[in-house]
Amino acid sequence: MRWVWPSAAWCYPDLLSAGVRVARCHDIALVEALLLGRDGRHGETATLAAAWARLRGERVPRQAAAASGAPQAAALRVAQQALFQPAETEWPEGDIVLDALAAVYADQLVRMATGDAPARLRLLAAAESAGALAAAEMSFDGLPWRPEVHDELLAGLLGPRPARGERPSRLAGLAEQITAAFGGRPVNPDSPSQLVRAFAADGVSVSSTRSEVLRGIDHPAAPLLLQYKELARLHAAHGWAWLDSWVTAGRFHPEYVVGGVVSGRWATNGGGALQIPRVLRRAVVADPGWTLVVGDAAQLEPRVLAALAGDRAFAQAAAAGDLYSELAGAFGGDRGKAKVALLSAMYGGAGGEAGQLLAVLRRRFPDAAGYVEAAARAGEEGRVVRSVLGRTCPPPSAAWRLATASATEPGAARSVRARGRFTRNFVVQASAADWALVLIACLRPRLTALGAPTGPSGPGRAHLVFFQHDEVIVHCREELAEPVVAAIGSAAREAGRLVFGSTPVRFPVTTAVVSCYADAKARGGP
DNA sequence: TTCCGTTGCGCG
DNA sequence: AAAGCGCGCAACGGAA
Repeated sequence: MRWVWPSAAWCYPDLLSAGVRVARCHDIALVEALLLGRDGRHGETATLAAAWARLRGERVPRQAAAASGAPQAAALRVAQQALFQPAETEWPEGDIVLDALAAVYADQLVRMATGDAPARLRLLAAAESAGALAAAEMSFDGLPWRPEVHDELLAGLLGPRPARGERPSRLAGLAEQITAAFGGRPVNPDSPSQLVRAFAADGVSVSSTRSEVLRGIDHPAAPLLLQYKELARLHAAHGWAWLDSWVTAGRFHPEYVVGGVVSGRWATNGGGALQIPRVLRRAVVADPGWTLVVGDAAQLEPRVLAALAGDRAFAQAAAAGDLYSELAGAFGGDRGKAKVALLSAMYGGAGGEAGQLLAVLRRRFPDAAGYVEAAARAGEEGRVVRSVLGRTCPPPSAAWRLATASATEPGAARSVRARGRFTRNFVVQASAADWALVLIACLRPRLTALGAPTGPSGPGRAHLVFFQHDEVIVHCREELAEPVVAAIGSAAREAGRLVFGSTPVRFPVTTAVVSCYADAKARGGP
């Protein structure tokens, strides 16, 4: 039993406000996007209205402008309203909407059955739809956020909250010092071009004002600027204005965009939920009597590569605890070298000693190296590649084809290599996103099944409050912490089975039960 | 005035 | 230590 609807992003928030929770759904818009992508038609509108028009050979309604903030076409809004009007009112378009839903749904089932691996694509469609439910629920429930902790952190770093539009005292002081360091010439530290000119006037030539560039130059303004930039960024991106806009009643309510990244990762539409500075994790605190269970998939992408490639030696290493340590033997016992080799293989880097390490990787783990290199070659030749569950990368643009058609075209080789790096990384990143999405889909019903004193959908329930690529946070009553930890582990194992079948590769999730997000184990190995 | 490309940095 | 991939967001500054 599942709901079939035009878009969870549009239909579900109103239901949540009305106290209704949905277990499963089929999200027409998200599945349409997957199917269009599968057929090399990434740019086309994926709404119910567009799919319905295509099905009947009619003109496809224009896509709403992305910048307008409205993610759906107006036609779909009409459809959605009609679908959810109370039954006793007249809804003249209702039959049409239901006809469209039924017809497009049936068509999508047929199209899903026609690919190379229909079962995998159906799994991807189900997981994407479940992700849309989780995203709407997380936006609705919100991430526990203590504004007073946030304010104290800001005040400690920047000085007390300034009047609107004013620089905080710490930034104002640094700006004065920077001006003094340039011999009293006024310079706006927020303006890269002014800074480049100011450095030039002092005989220091800089290519840009990036932090890494500033770290390498000898000028009294450089260390001041490094401090200024770090604090100014915090103030601009996650300062008091952010707090006012995004945190209400002790909850941060971000807007997730499921499938917002070509690789299948989520994006955000506001609030920057996927870019929260680590220092602000101190403000994420469980309610009294509650706790946060923070789960982090350890070394997810190299493990995904091991499972994808079916490289026996590599998969054997990924069956144990620390993947890089297991691989270190092949690199003279140096864990760091193993990590560099893996990251270079997945990202396409070859600078420094990476080239040598890649050669070692190729010799010792030929199937793993061969997998990403085949993906890179496909991209360089203008072909598309797919994730393990069948999410497809976009084809090259017309501009790319033009620029790479002739070897004499300046930059042709550079464009070719860039697309190779993109497709090389896509197969890994997108397959990791597949796994994480299935993890979420498996975890939701497990959390519901844990129940609560007030019932499974009542205020005492364990619920997801955060999802960031390979990391989840569940907010639950303290007594549910252990069952939640077990649920995350069990969901991870099921995700591994569903996505990769029988493989020796394990996908361990490290969990931390904490009252404050900042106290969860720092990501990244030793 | 608004719009848009660039720069720079936060996260994975 | 940095690098290779994927993003969102804010500020700047020139164009329209």
